[in-house]
Amino acid sequence: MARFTQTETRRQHHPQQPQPAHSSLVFTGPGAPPTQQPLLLIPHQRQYPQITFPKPMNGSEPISIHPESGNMKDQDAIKLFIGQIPRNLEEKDLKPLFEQFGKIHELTVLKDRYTGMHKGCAFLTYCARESAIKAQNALHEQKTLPGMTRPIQVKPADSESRGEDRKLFVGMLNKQQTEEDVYRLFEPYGVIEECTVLRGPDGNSKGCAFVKFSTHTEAQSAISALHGSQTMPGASSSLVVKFADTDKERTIRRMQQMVGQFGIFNPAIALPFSTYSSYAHALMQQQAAIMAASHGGYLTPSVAFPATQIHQMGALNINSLPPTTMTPVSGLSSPPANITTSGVPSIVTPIVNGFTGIPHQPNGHPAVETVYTNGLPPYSTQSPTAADTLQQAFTGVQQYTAIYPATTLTPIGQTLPQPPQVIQQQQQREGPEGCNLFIYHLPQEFGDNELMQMFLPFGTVISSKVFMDRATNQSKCFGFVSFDNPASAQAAIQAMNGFQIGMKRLKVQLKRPKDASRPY
DNA sequence: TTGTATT
Repeated sequence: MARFTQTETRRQHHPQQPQPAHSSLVFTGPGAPPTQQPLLLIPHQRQYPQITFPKPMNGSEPISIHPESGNMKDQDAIKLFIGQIPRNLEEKDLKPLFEQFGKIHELTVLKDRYTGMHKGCAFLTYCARESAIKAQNALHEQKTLPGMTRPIQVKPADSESRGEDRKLFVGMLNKQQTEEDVYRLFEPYGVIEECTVLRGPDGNSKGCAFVKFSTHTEAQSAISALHGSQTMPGASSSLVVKFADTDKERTIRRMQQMVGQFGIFNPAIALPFSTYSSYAHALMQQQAAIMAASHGGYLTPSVAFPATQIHQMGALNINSLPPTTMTPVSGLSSPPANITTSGVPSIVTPIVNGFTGIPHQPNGHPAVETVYTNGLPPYSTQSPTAADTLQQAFTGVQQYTAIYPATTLTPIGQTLPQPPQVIQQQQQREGPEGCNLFIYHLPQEFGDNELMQMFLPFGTVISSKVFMDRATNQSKCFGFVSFDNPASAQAAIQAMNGFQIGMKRLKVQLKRPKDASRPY
Protein backbone atom coordinates (compact mmCIF):
# COMPACT_ATOMS: atom_id res chain seq x y z
CA MET A 1 0.00 0.00 0.00
CA ALA A 2 1.29 3.38 -0.91
CA ARG A 3 2.41 5.71 1.79
CA PHE A 4 1.12 9.21 1.93
CA THR A 5 2.89 12.33 2.93
CA GLN A 6 0.85 15.10 4.36
CA THR A 7 0.70 17.07 1.20
CA GLU A 8 0.85 14.31 -1.32
CA THR A 9 -1.78 14.16 -3.95
CA ARG A 10 -2.81 10.67 -4.71
CA ARG A 11 -3.50 9.81 -8.30
CA GLN A 12 -4.62 6.84 -10.17
CA HIS A 13 -1.69 5.16 -11.80
CA HIS A 14 -1.86 3.23 -15.00
CA PRO A 15 0.67 0.59 -15.75
CA GLN A 16 3.12 2.04 -18.19
CA GLN A 17 3.29 0.39 -21.55
CA PRO A 18 6.13 0.50 -24.01
CA GLN A 19 5.66 3.06 -26.71
CA PRO A 20 5.03 1.51 -30.11
CA ALA A 21 7.65 2.37 -32.63
CA HIS A 22 5.54 2.97 -35.67
CA SER A 23 5.86 5.81 -38.12
CA SER A 24 4.10 9.12 -38.04
CA LEU A 25 0.83 9.61 -39.74
CA VAL A 26 1.31 10.70 -43.30
CA PHE A 27 -1.21 12.47 -45.44
CA THR A 28 -0.68 12.32 -49.12
CA GLY A 29 -2.51 15.52 -49.78
CA PRO A 30 -5.55 17.56 -49.02
CA GLY A 31 -8.60 15.45 -48.86
CA ALA A 32 -6.66 12.24 -48.86
CA PRO A 33 -7.29 9.78 -46.09
CA PRO A 34 -4.59 9.11 -43.60
CA THR A 35 -2.55 6.01 -43.95
CA GLN A 36 -4.50 3.02 -42.91
CA GLN A 37 -1.89 1.99 -40.45
CA PRO A 38 -3.78 1.30 -37.25
CA LEU A 39 -3.16 3.74 -34.49
CA LEU A 40 -2.36 2.07 -31.28
CA LEU A 41 -3.51 3.35 -27.99
CA ILE A 42 -0.62 4.91 -26.26
CA PRO A 43 -1.28 5.38 -22.60
CA HIS A 44 0.78 8.17 -21.20
CA GLN A 45 1.32 9.27 -17.71
CA ARG A 46 -0.38 12.60 -17.83
CA GLN A 47 -3.98 12.07 -17.06
CA TYR A 48 -6.76 14.10 -18.49
CA PRO A 49 -7.43 16.90 -17.76
CA GLN A 50 -4.32 18.20 -16.16
CA ILE A 51 -2.72 19.56 -19.27
CA THR A 52 -3.23 23.19 -19.93
CA PHE A 53 -2.98 24.99 -23.18
CA PRO A 54 -3.41 28.60 -24.17
CA LYS A 55 -6.82 29.59 -25.41
CA PRO A 56 -6.84 29.28 -29.18
CA MET A 57 -10.14 30.89 -29.89
CA ASN A 58 -9.67 34.62 -30.30
CA GLY A 59 -11.52 36.01 -33.24
CA SER A 60 -12.37 32.69 -34.72
CA GLU A 61 -15.68 31.48 -35.96
CA PRO A 62 -16.04 27.73 -35.93
CA ILE A 63 -17.57 26.00 -38.90
CA SER A 64 -19.19 22.77 -38.06
CA ILE A 65 -19.43 19.81 -40.29
CA HIS A 66 -22.92 18.60 -40.66
CA PRO A 67 -23.58 16.38 -37.68
CA GLU A 68 -24.56 12.95 -38.71
CA SER A 69 -28.04 11.87 -37.89
CA GLY A 70 -28.38 9.85 -34.73
CA ASN A 71 -25.14 11.08 -33.30
CA MET A 72 -26.39 11.98 -29.89
CA LYS A 73 -23.55 12.57 -27.51
CA ASP A 74 -23.22 11.37 -23.96
CA GLN A 75 -24.27 13.61 -21.12
CA ASP A 76 -20.69 13.60 -19.94
CA ALA A 77 -19.09 13.90 -23.35
CA ILE A 78 -15.86 15.86 -23.54
CA LYS A 79 -15.21 18.57 -26.07
CA LEU A 80 -11.65 18.20 -27.22
CA PHE A 81 -9.32 20.84 -28.46
CA ILE A 82 -7.20 19.67 -31.37
CA GLY A 83 -4.03 21.65 -31.97
CA GLN A 84 -1.11 21.59 -34.36
CA ILE A 85 -3.22 20.76 -37.39
CA PRO A 86 -1.79 21.60 -40.83
CA ARG A 87 -3.76 24.45 -42.32
CA ASN A 88 -4.53 22.54 -45.43
CA LEU A 89 -6.61 19.98 -43.57
CA GLU A 90 -10.34 20.47 -43.30
CA GLU A 91 -12.94 18.60 -41.31
CA LYS A 92 -13.33 15.92 -43.95
CA ASP A 93 -9.58 15.31 -43.86
CA LEU A 94 -9.42 15.07 -40.13
CA LYS A 95 -12.46 12.94 -39.68
CA PRO A 96 -10.86 9.61 -40.58
CA LEU A 97 -8.03 10.20 -38.18
CA PHE A 98 -10.35 10.69 -35.26
CA GLU A 99 -13.11 8.31 -36.23
CA GLN A 100 -11.03 5.34 -35.29
CA PHE A 101 -11.60 6.17 -31.64
CA GLY A 102 -15.33 6.38 -31.87
CA LYS A 103 -18.29 8.02 -33.45
CA ILE A 104 -17.84 11.74 -33.91
CA HIS A 105 -20.58 14.02 -32.72
CA GLU A 106 -19.09 17.21 -34.03
CA LEU A 107 -15.82 18.29 -35.57
CA THR A 108 -15.11 21.93 -36.18
CA VAL A 109 -12.04 23.48 -37.68
CA LEU A 110 -11.49 26.94 -36.27
CA LYS A 111 -11.39 29.74 -38.80
CA ASP A 112 -10.84 33.42 -38.49
CA ARG A 113 -14.08 35.25 -38.15
CA TYR A 114 -13.27 37.80 -40.82
CA THR A 115 -10.73 36.28 -43.17
CA GLY A 116 -11.93 32.71 -42.92
CA MET A 117 -8.36 31.68 -42.49
CA HIS A 118 -7.72 28.24 -41.05
CA LYS A 119 -6.35 28.66 -37.57
CA GLY A 120 -4.58 25.35 -37.35
CA CYS A 121 -6.80 23.93 -34.66
CA ALA A 122 -10.22 22.39 -34.16
CA PHE A 123 -12.83 21.30 -31.67
CA LEU A 124 -13.90 17.70 -31.58
CA THR A 125 -16.68 16.08 -29.63
CA TYR A 126 -17.23 12.37 -29.68
CA CYS A 127 -20.58 10.85 -28.98
CA ALA A 128 -19.01 8.84 -26.22
CA ARG A 129 -16.88 10.23 -23.46
CA GLU A 130 -14.69 7.18 -23.65
CA SER A 131 -13.80 7.90 -27.27
CA ALA A 132 -12.40 11.26 -26.31
CA ILE A 133 -10.26 9.74 -23.62
CA LYS A 134 -8.99 7.14 -26.03
CA ALA A 135 -8.20 9.75 -28.65
CA GLN A 136 -6.40 11.90 -26.16
CA ASN A 137 -4.36 9.01 -24.85
CA ALA A 138 -3.50 7.86 -28.34
CA LEU A 139 -2.76 11.15 -30.00
CA HIS A 140 -1.94 13.93 -27.63
CA GLU A 141 1.70 14.85 -28.01
CA GLN A 142 2.21 11.46 -29.60
CA LYS A 143 2.17 12.20 -33.31
CA THR A 144 3.22 15.06 -35.51
CA LEU A 145 1.14 15.75 -38.56
CA PRO A 146 2.92 16.44 -41.84
CA GLY A 147 4.40 19.88 -42.13
CA MET A 148 4.11 20.60 -38.43
CA THR A 149 7.03 21.00 -36.10
CA ARG A 150 5.15 20.27 -32.92
CA PRO A 151 3.11 17.18 -32.04
CA ILE A 152 -0.64 17.19 -32.29
CA GLN A 153 -2.59 18.40 -29.27
CA VAL A 154 -5.67 16.49 -28.19
CA LYS A 155 -7.13 17.54 -24.88
CA PRO A 156 -10.25 18.88 -23.28
CA ALA A 157 -11.14 22.33 -24.51
CA ASP A 158 -10.76 25.22 -22.11
CA SER A 159 -14.50 25.59 -22.18
CA GLU A 160 -14.86 22.20 -20.60
CA SER A 161 -15.00 21.93 -16.88
CA ARG A 162 -11.60 21.29 -15.51
CA GLY A 163 -12.71 18.32 -13.58
CA GLU A 164 -15.06 20.07 -11.20
CA ASP A 165 -17.91 17.94 -12.43
CA ARG A 166 -16.30 14.94 -10.82
CA LYS A 167 -14.41 16.62 -8.06
CA LEU A 168 -15.89 16.60 -4.62
CA PHE A 169 -15.45 18.88 -1.70
CA VAL A 170 -15.52 16.95 1.53
CA GLY A 171 -16.18 18.80 4.73
CA MET A 172 -16.59 18.08 8.40
CA LEU A 173 -13.77 15.63 8.46
CA ASN A 174 -11.95 14.85 11.60
CA LYS A 175 -8.77 16.91 11.55
CA GLN A 176 -6.78 13.77 12.28
CA GLN A 177 -7.95 12.09 9.10
CA THR A 178 -5.30 11.69 6.45
CA GLU A 179 -5.41 11.44 2.69
CA GLU A 180 -5.40 7.72 3.04
CA ASP A 181 -8.34 7.73 5.42
CA VAL A 182 -10.32 9.84 2.99
CA TYR A 183 -9.27 7.68 0.09
CA ARG A 184 -10.52 4.59 1.85
CA LEU A 185 -13.80 6.28 2.61
CA PHE A 186 -14.44 7.13 -1.04
CA GLU A 187 -12.82 4.17 -2.71
CA PRO A 188 -15.99 2.06 -2.85
CA TYR A 189 -17.70 4.55 -5.14
CA GLY A 190 -15.31 4.69 -8.04
CA VAL A 191 -11.84 5.31 -9.32
CA ILE A 192 -10.19 8.10 -7.40
CA GLU A 193 -7.76 10.21 -9.35
CA GLU A 194 -6.91 12.69 -6.67
CA CYS A 195 -7.35 12.88 -2.96
CA THR A 196 -6.08 15.85 -1.05
CA VAL A 197 -6.64 16.97 2.49
CA LEU A 198 -6.58 20.74 2.86
CA ARG A 199 -4.05 21.91 5.32
CA GLY A 200 -2.98 25.17 6.82
CA PRO A 201 0.56 26.50 6.71
CA ASP A 202 1.32 24.54 9.85
CA GLY A 203 0.36 21.31 8.14
CA ASN A 204 -2.74 20.84 10.23
CA SER A 205 -5.80 19.61 8.46
CA LYS A 206 -8.53 22.11 7.88
CA GLY A 207 -11.02 19.31 8.23
CA CYS A 208 -11.86 19.21 4.57
CA ALA A 209 -10.59 17.60 1.41
CA PHE A 210 -10.94 17.30 -2.32
CA VAL A 211 -11.62 13.97 -3.93
CA LYS A 212 -11.61 13.64 -7.69
CA PHE A 213 -13.27 10.65 -9.27
CA SER A 214 -12.75 9.54 -12.82
CA THR A 215 -16.37 10.21 -13.72
CA HIS A 216 -19.19 12.46 -12.73
CA THR A 217 -21.38 9.46 -12.06
CA GLU A 218 -18.98 8.02 -9.56
CA ALA A 219 -18.74 11.35 -7.81
CA GLN A 220 -22.50 11.58 -7.68
CA SER A 221 -22.80 8.14 -6.17
CA ALA A 222 -20.30 9.06 -3.49
CA ILE A 223 -22.39 12.12 -2.64
CA SER A 224 -25.52 10.03 -2.40
CA ALA A 225 -23.87 7.48 -0.20
CA LEU A 226 -21.75 9.63 2.05
CA HIS A 227 -23.19 13.10 2.42
CA GLY A 228 -24.61 13.45 5.90
CA SER A 229 -24.13 9.74 6.43
CA GLN A 230 -21.95 9.98 9.50
CA THR A 231 -20.40 12.38 11.92
CA MET A 232 -16.67 12.12 12.38
CA PRO A 233 -15.40 12.10 15.95
CA GLY A 234 -14.78 15.65 17.02
CA ALA A 235 -16.65 17.15 14.10
CA SER A 236 -19.45 19.51 14.90
CA SER A 237 -21.73 18.24 12.19
CA SER A 238 -22.25 15.38 9.82
CA LEU A 239 -20.00 14.71 6.88
CA VAL A 240 -20.35 17.07 3.95
CA VAL A 241 -19.87 15.69 0.47
CA LYS A 242 -20.64 17.94 -2.46
CA PHE A 243 -19.30 18.91 -5.82
CA ALA A 244 -16.40 21.30 -5.46
CA ASP A 245 -16.97 24.84 -6.54
CA THR A 246 -16.21 25.70 -10.09
CA ASP A 247 -13.84 28.57 -10.67
CA LYS A 248 -16.83 30.73 -11.38
CA GLU A 249 -18.54 29.80 -8.15
CA ARG A 250 -15.35 30.37 -6.26
CA THR A 251 -15.06 33.84 -7.71
CA ILE A 252 -18.63 34.60 -6.79
CA ARG A 253 -18.15 33.36 -3.28
CA ARG A 254 -15.04 35.48 -2.85
CA MET A 255 -16.93 38.51 -4.01
CA GLN A 256 -19.72 37.78 -1.59
CA GLN A 257 -17.19 37.55 1.18
CA MET A 258 -15.81 40.90 0.16
CA VAL A 259 -19.24 42.41 0.23
CA GLY A 260 -19.78 40.88 3.63
CA GLN A 261 -16.64 42.48 4.90
CA PHE A 262 -16.98 45.85 3.30
CA GLY A 263 -20.70 46.09 3.48
CA ILE A 264 -20.86 46.42 7.21
CA PHE A 265 -18.21 49.07 7.11
CA ASN A 266 -19.77 51.08 4.41
CA PRO A 267 -23.41 50.80 5.18
CA ALA A 268 -24.43 53.84 3.22
CA ILE A 269 -23.40 52.07 0.05
CA ALA A 270 -23.73 48.40 0.65
CA LEU A 271 -26.47 48.14 3.24
CA PRO A 272 -28.43 51.33 3.07
CA PHE A 273 -31.25 49.93 5.13
CA SER A 274 -29.12 48.04 7.56
CA THR A 275 -29.04 48.43 11.25
CA TYR A 276 -25.58 49.76 11.23
CA SER A 277 -26.20 53.35 10.47
CA SER A 278 -29.23 53.70 12.64
CA TYR A 279 -27.53 51.91 15.46
CA ALA A 280 -24.42 53.99 15.10
CA HIS A 281 -26.55 57.08 15.03
CA ALA A 282 -28.18 55.98 18.21
CA LEU A 283 -24.83 55.49 19.83
CA MET A 284 -23.62 58.80 18.67
CA GLN A 285 -26.75 60.43 19.72
CA GLN A 286 -26.23 58.93 23.09
CA GLN A 287 -22.80 60.41 23.14
CA ALA A 288 -24.23 63.73 22.15
CA ALA A 289 -26.63 63.58 25.03
CA ILE A 290 -23.79 63.00 27.43
CA MET A 291 -21.81 65.85 26.09
CA ALA A 292 -24.76 68.13 26.13
CA ALA A 293 -25.46 67.16 29.69
CA SER A 294 -21.89 67.78 30.73
CA HIS A 295 -21.75 71.10 29.04
CA GLY A 296 -25.06 71.94 30.53
CA GLY A 297 -23.39 72.03 33.88
CA TYR A 298 -25.31 69.41 35.73
CA LEU A 299 -23.63 66.34 36.92
CA THR A 300 -24.47 63.22 35.16
CA PRO A 301 -24.37 60.01 37.07
CA SER A 302 -21.96 57.98 35.07
CA VAL A 303 -23.91 54.84 35.61
CA ALA A 304 -27.02 56.22 34.08
CA PHE A 305 -25.77 56.54 30.59
CA PRO A 306 -24.47 53.09 30.20
CA ALA A 307 -27.78 51.83 31.37
CA THR A 308 -29.65 53.88 28.86
CA GLN A 309 -27.08 52.99 26.32
CA ILE A 310 -27.87 49.38 26.67
CA HIS A 311 -31.54 50.02 26.69
CA GLN A 312 -31.21 51.85 23.49
CA MET A 313 -29.58 48.84 22.06
CA GLY A 314 -32.88 47.27 22.78
CA ALA A 315 -34.22 49.34 20.00
CA LEU A 316 -32.04 47.60 17.53
CA ASN A 317 -33.99 46.54 14.57
CA ILE A 318 -31.87 44.30 12.54
CA ASN A 319 -32.31 44.61 8.84
CA SER A 320 -35.96 45.43 9.11
CA LEU A 321 -36.74 42.22 10.87
CA PRO A 322 -39.57 42.43 13.33
CA PRO A 323 -38.24 44.28 16.33
CA THR A 324 -37.04 42.09 19.12
CA THR A 325 -37.02 43.32 22.64
CA MET A 326 -33.54 43.33 24.06
CA THR A 327 -33.01 43.82 27.73
CA PRO A 328 -29.89 43.66 29.81
CA VAL A 329 -30.52 41.56 32.80
CA SER A 330 -27.93 39.25 34.09
CA GLY A 331 -24.24 39.23 33.66
CA LEU A 332 -24.26 41.77 36.41
CA SER A 333 -23.46 40.33 39.75
CA SER A 334 -25.95 42.75 41.17
CA PRO A 335 -28.29 43.99 38.56
CA PRO A 336 -29.25 47.62 38.62
CA ALA A 337 -32.50 48.13 40.35
CA ASN A 338 -33.94 50.12 37.56
CA ILE A 339 -33.29 47.54 34.95
CA THR A 340 -35.61 44.68 34.51
CA THR A 341 -35.02 41.81 36.79
CA SER A 342 -38.58 40.71 37.00
CA GLY A 343 -38.33 38.48 34.01
CA VAL A 344 -40.94 40.58 32.32
CA PRO A 345 -39.64 42.11 29.18
CA SER A 346 -39.39 45.73 30.05
CA ILE A 347 -38.49 47.75 27.12
CA VAL A 348 -39.46 50.16 25.59
CA THR A 349 -38.20 52.27 23.05
CA PRO A 350 -40.63 52.37 20.21
CA ILE A 351 -39.19 51.34 16.95
CA VAL A 352 -40.11 53.13 13.82
CA ASN A 353 -38.45 52.61 10.51
CA GLY A 354 -35.92 50.30 11.92
CA PHE A 355 -34.77 52.33 14.84
CA THR A 356 -34.70 55.99 14.11
CA GLY A 357 -37.95 56.28 15.93
CA ILE A 358 -36.35 56.89 19.29
CA PRO A 359 -38.54 59.51 20.86
CA HIS A 360 -36.96 62.88 21.12
CA GLN A 361 -37.66 65.68 23.42
CA PRO A 362 -37.66 69.26 22.34
CA ASN A 363 -34.22 69.77 23.85
CA GLY A 364 -32.82 67.30 21.43
CA HIS A 365 -31.91 64.77 24.03
CA PRO A 366 -33.03 61.25 23.52
CA ALA A 367 -36.00 60.43 25.62
CA VAL A 368 -34.05 57.89 27.53
CA GLU A 369 -36.57 57.87 30.31
CA THR A 370 -38.86 55.83 28.20
CA VAL A 371 -36.77 52.79 28.85
CA TYR A 372 -37.50 52.70 32.52
CA THR A 373 -40.73 50.93 32.78
CA ASN A 374 -40.72 49.76 36.33
CA GLY A 375 -41.62 53.12 37.76
CA LEU A 376 -38.18 53.97 39.04
CA PRO A 377 -36.51 57.19 38.10
CA PRO A 378 -33.77 56.99 35.51
CA TYR A 379 -30.94 57.90 37.78
CA SER A 380 -31.85 55.84 40.74
CA THR A 381 -29.42 54.03 42.92
CA GLN A 382 -27.45 51.28 41.41
CA SER A 383 -24.98 48.96 42.95
CA PRO A 384 -21.33 49.79 42.47
CA THR A 385 -20.85 46.52 40.72
CA ALA A 386 -23.47 47.31 38.20
CA ALA A 387 -22.01 50.72 37.75
CA ASP A 388 -18.59 49.30 37.14
CA THR A 389 -19.93 46.79 34.79
CA LEU A 390 -21.89 49.19 32.77
CA GLN A 391 -19.08 51.66 32.81
CA GLN A 392 -16.90 49.09 31.24
CA ALA A 393 -19.43 48.48 28.61
CA PHE A 394 -19.66 52.14 28.04
CA THR A 395 -15.91 52.37 27.66
CA GLY A 396 -16.29 50.24 24.65
CA VAL A 397 -18.80 52.64 23.25
CA GLN A 398 -16.48 55.49 23.90
CA GLN A 399 -13.70 53.76 22.09
CA TYR A 400 -16.00 53.18 19.27
CA THR A 401 -17.39 56.63 18.98
CA ALA A 402 -13.97 58.13 19.41
CA ILE A 403 -13.23 56.96 15.93
CA TYR A 404 -15.46 59.66 14.63
CA PRO A 405 -14.69 62.74 16.63
CA ALA A 406 -16.23 64.98 14.06
CA THR A 407 -19.45 63.07 13.89
CA THR A 408 -20.26 62.72 17.51
CA LEU A 409 -23.07 65.15 17.14
CA THR A 410 -24.27 63.99 13.80
CA PRO A 411 -28.00 64.35 13.72
CA ILE A 412 -30.09 61.39 12.88
CA GLY A 413 -30.57 61.01 9.22
CA GLN A 414 -27.17 62.30 8.28
CA THR A 415 -24.77 60.03 6.50
CA LEU A 416 -21.84 58.64 8.36
CA PRO A 417 -18.50 59.80 7.07
CA GLN A 418 -15.47 57.53 6.87
CA PRO A 419 -16.45 54.27 8.44
CA PRO A 420 -13.85 52.64 10.67
CA GLN A 421 -11.30 50.49 9.00
CA VAL A 422 -11.62 47.11 10.52
CA ILE A 423 -9.15 44.73 9.04
CA GLN A 424 -10.21 41.15 8.81
CA GLN A 425 -7.95 38.47 7.54
CA GLN A 426 -10.09 35.93 5.81
CA GLN A 427 -8.12 33.00 7.06
CA GLN A 428 -7.55 34.30 10.54
CA ARG A 429 -10.83 34.09 12.30
CA GLU A 430 -9.66 33.97 15.85
CA GLY A 431 -8.35 36.86 17.80
CA PRO A 432 -5.64 36.66 20.44
CA GLU A 433 -6.16 34.74 23.63
CA GLY A 434 -8.90 36.24 25.72
CA CYS A 435 -10.39 38.11 22.79
CA ASN A 436 -12.73 35.45 21.49
CA LEU A 437 -16.27 35.19 22.68
CA PHE A 438 -18.75 32.40 22.42
CA ILE A 439 -22.30 33.62 22.23
CA TYR A 440 -25.33 31.43 22.65
CA HIS A 441 -29.06 32.05 22.48
CA LEU A 442 -28.78 34.36 19.57
CA PRO A 443 -32.01 35.28 17.85
CA GLN A 444 -32.79 32.97 15.00
CA GLU A 445 -32.59 35.83 12.55
CA PHE A 446 -29.08 36.89 13.46
CA GLY A 447 -26.37 36.35 10.90
CA ASP A 448 -22.70 37.21 10.97
CA ASN A 449 -23.32 40.86 10.34
CA GLU A 450 -25.99 41.28 12.96
CA LEU A 451 -23.76 39.57 15.46
CA MET A 452 -20.90 41.85 14.60
CA GLN A 453 -23.02 44.93 14.79
CA MET A 454 -24.24 43.97 18.20
CA PHE A 455 -20.68 43.79 19.48
CA LEU A 456 -19.07 46.63 17.60
CA PRO A 457 -19.74 49.10 20.42
CA PHE A 458 -17.27 47.28 22.61
CA GLY A 459 -14.31 47.49 20.33
CA THR A 460 -12.87 46.40 17.05
CA VAL A 461 -14.50 43.21 15.92
CA ILE A 462 -12.10 41.26 13.77
CA SER A 463 -14.47 38.40 13.12
CA SER A 464 -17.99 37.25 13.75
CA LYS A 465 -19.54 33.95 12.86
CA VAL A 466 -22.98 32.56 13.39
CA PHE A 467 -23.25 28.83 12.93
CA MET A 468 -25.76 27.72 10.38
CA ASP A 469 -27.40 24.38 10.00
CA ARG A 470 -26.50 23.39 6.50
CA ALA A 471 -29.51 21.24 5.95
CA THR A 472 -32.05 23.90 6.83
CA ASN A 473 -29.90 26.99 6.36
CA GLN A 474 -31.10 28.09 9.75
CA SER A 475 -29.00 29.62 12.43
CA LYS A 476 -27.96 27.30 15.20
CA CYS A 477 -28.34 30.32 17.46
CA PHE A 478 -24.76 30.39 18.54
CA GLY A 479 -21.65 31.99 17.23
CA PHE A 480 -18.34 33.65 17.83
CA VAL A 481 -17.12 37.19 18.04
CA SER A 482 -13.45 38.05 18.13
CA PHE A 483 -12.05 41.36 19.26
CA ASP A 484 -8.56 42.65 18.80
CA ASN A 485 -7.99 43.07 22.51
CA PRO A 486 -9.09 41.34 25.71
CA ALA A 487 -10.50 44.48 27.30
CA SER A 488 -13.08 44.81 24.57
CA ALA A 489 -13.99 41.18 25.00
CA GLN A 490 -14.40 41.65 28.73
CA ALA A 491 -16.48 44.75 28.24
CA ALA A 492 -18.71 42.85 25.86
CA ILE A 493 -19.12 39.99 28.29
CA GLN A 494 -19.97 42.31 31.13
CA ALA A 495 -22.51 44.20 29.14
CA MET A 496 -24.02 41.53 26.98
CA ASN A 497 -24.00 38.32 28.96
CA GLY A 498 -27.56 37.80 30.03
CA PHE A 499 -28.79 40.42 27.63
CA GLN A 500 -32.41 39.65 27.02
CA ILE A 501 -33.59 39.37 23.50
CA GLY A 502 -37.19 38.39 23.20
CA MET A 503 -37.68 35.43 25.46
CA LYS A 504 -34.03 34.48 25.48
CA ARG A 505 -30.99 35.79 27.23
CA LEU A 506 -27.66 35.88 25.53
CA LYS A 507 -24.91 33.79 26.94
CA VAL A 508 -21.66 35.59 26.33
CA GLN A 509 -18.43 34.10 27.55
CA LEU A 510 -14.89 33.56 26.50
CA LYS A 511 -14.53 30.92 23.88
CA ARG A 512 -13.35 27.66 25.24
CA PRO A 513 -9.71 26.98 24.52
CA LYS A 514 -9.16 24.59 21.65
CA ASP A 515 -7.87 21.69 23.69
CA ALA A 516 -10.86 21.80 26.02
CA SER A 517 -13.16 20.57 23.32
CA ARG A 518 -11.12 17.63 22.20
CA PRO A 519 -12.91 14.40 22.95
CA TYR A 520 -9.65 12.56 23.07
C1' DT B 1 -24.07 24.71 22.87
C1' DT B 2 -17.42 26.33 21.04
C1' DG B 3 -14.62 28.79 14.30
C1' DT B 4 -18.77 25.98 8.12
C1' DA B 5 -13.21 25.05 5.32
C1' DT B 6 -12.81 25.39 -1.77
C1' DT B 7 -5.49 23.32 -3.45
